[in-house]
Amino acid sequence: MTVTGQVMLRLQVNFKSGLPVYLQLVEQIKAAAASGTLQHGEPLPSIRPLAEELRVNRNTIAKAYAELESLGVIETIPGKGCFLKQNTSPFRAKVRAEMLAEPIDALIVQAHHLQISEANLLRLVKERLVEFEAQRQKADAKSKEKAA
Amino acid sequence: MTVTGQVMLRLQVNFKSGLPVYLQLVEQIKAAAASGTLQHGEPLPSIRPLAEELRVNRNTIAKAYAELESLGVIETIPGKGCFLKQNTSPFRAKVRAEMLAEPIDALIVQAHHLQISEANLLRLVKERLVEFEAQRQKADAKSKEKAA
DNA sequence: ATAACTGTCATACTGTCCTATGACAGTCAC
DNA sequence: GTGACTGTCATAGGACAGTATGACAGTTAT
Repeated sequence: MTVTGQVMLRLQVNFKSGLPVYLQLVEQIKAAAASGTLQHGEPLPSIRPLAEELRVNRNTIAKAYAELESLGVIETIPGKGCFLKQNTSPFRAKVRAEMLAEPIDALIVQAHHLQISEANLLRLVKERLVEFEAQRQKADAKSKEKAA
Repeated sequence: MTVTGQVMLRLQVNFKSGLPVYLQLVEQIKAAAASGTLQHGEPLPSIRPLAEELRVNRNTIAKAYAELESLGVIETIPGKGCFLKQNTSPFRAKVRAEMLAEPIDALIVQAHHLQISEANLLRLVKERLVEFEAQRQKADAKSKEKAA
């Protein structure tokens, strides 16, 4: 049984990608949280076994978890483990919206250079949104089934 | 007269930001191209004067321009200068759309962690799109006026 | 209390990224 | 051809990011 087996979490690292391993893990776990694959309160794989399974140093995992904690995504209790936090942002609604302006602009610029029209960009965003929604539905069903 | 004065291009670097200077310039020039502030065929500021104005090394500018050339955004003719290229992507439409999937997903994940609803995310994207469109209109008007 | 588990921290090594310097090569006006 | 401009390349130094090792501290079951 893999250490990631208990939760429907599939973590993998790509050493050839320029992106640092610990950031790859941060991205994957943030995505899992957003898609409902990881539900709040659920424990993350513990550092040492996960490090062994991924063939990575323990501190690389620790760094990923530390980063996630500073982002407010997980909560770590020394001696017990790391757990997914309830998703809450400490900022006011307006500030949160402003924080998205930069990444949105970056996306628009990239779409322009790929010659994707504005209409098509919007369509693609909508497509990905329904995809995420579907994943969340599936994940919620799974977690209910487990609770029963 | 500043070297960036001929075109309506305002370049600036922030040394405190973690982002390397040359990448800041890449981003700004890509954005200028996308918003029409820089029109295809227009020359970019030449390396040495721009370096002096921004108080950075010549090679930092050169690196930014080299990066832009490898991205296909500009064309550089040794001895003459660097010019904004016609915006064309070498890929087929389907591939180009697929290239946007990753950044779109990243945006959706970030929106989730900022507790921005899907509807609000879409609204924000639309808002930024009309903003870009307005800038392009303004830039086109300016370039027509100059041609006359 | 012991053992086996959890995460944490200080430290050091290593490679790479960023920037800077100086010499070089093409273009153009005179 | 000379001089002033364009971009290019090789090289080197300094800083930092990424990773690795080992010792440490809290939690839990036996």
